[in-house]
Amino acid sequence: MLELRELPDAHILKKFADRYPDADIDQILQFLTFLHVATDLSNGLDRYLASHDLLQGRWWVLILLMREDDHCASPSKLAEKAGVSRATMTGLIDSLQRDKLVSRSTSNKDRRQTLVRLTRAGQKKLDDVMPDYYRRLNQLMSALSKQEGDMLMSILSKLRQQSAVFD
Amino acid sequence: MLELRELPDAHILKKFADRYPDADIDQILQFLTFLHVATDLSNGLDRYLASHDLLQGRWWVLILLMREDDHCASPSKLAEKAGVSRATMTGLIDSLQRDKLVSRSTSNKDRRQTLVRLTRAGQKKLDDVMPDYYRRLNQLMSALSKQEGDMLMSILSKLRQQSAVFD
DNA sequence: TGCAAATAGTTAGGCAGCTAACTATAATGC
DNA sequence: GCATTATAGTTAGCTGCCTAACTATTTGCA
Repeated sequence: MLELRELPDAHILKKFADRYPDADIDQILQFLTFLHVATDLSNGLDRYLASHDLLQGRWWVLILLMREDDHCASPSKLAEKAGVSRATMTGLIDSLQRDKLVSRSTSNKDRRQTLVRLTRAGQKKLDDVMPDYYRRLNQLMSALSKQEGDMLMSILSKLRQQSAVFD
Repeated sequence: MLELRELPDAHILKKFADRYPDADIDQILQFLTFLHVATDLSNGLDRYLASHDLLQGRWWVLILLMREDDHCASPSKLAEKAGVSRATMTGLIDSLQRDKLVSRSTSNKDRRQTLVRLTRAGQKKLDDVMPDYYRRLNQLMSALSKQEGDMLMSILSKLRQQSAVFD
């Protein structure tokens, strides 16, 4: 996602609104600011994870595995839950396996299927990363009151319902 | 940014909260939902732009050039305003120049400097893309009342002030 | 004035995402 | 019961992002 460092000022917005009459300045600012802040936070999270040799993709795979009672899942399930293609998941698992944070084995029931398992080192990596992550998240979200947090969830829900507008 | 397709349910959140006492379930849900919706919208925008042979990076360069009164800017200024590295901007300009949407020329005053100019075809591309973009944006943001829009901006501003929490 | 430092842009190489095409295995149905 | 179809995973090749290193040019100061 793009890190728009310079949101338009009133002069520029007017220039665009003159050429494109459908432009609504308040809506544009709300949308761009929304993407801007989300990108900032996402990049910040990546910087934090990078200090532990992770990025969101690899980190998310570890978390998805820890969610499972037996700490196991197939690559396709992981791809689906993480929202990436199976090809991308292959690469993520390759790199996690290189770092010995997960292991691969072939299923006996269905020999097409691979089982990915969180290793002891993978669990330790999460135990290193998560407490500090939650403390930082707490600091971040404490900027909002209980009421603002509820309001945010309500607004996000309304925006999500419109997510097909670009299709 | 990751498209987390499966947000945690109450059972999973409890499992994590048990192992990591600093986890605050409401805060985690707010944060993940925020990133999730933003990613959805960003991907949607990219899909729309892709139907016009653009993506956010290339599109943003055209917009930044149109903002300028002479439709010109240097690669470093563009990189700074778009929030990408100068190396990335070189690639974006290369690809826009291949499509004849921008042109390059060397500055006379400072022969280190390149001037990137929006071509007539580049302006036409924006005239193709922007009206429909603004109409879709209008549909998206009309899901929020005036009051909700103001609230969103206030919430985003508070979150942005915390954006260093991950450093 | 001439050399060191700063600046503008590009190139090289890496990573993480994608789609499309491929291999191996399993399921289905005539 | 064998051929077709579907499914799981990987590979190949593309894109756009990054940092670090490089070239060319300008600036600044001793």
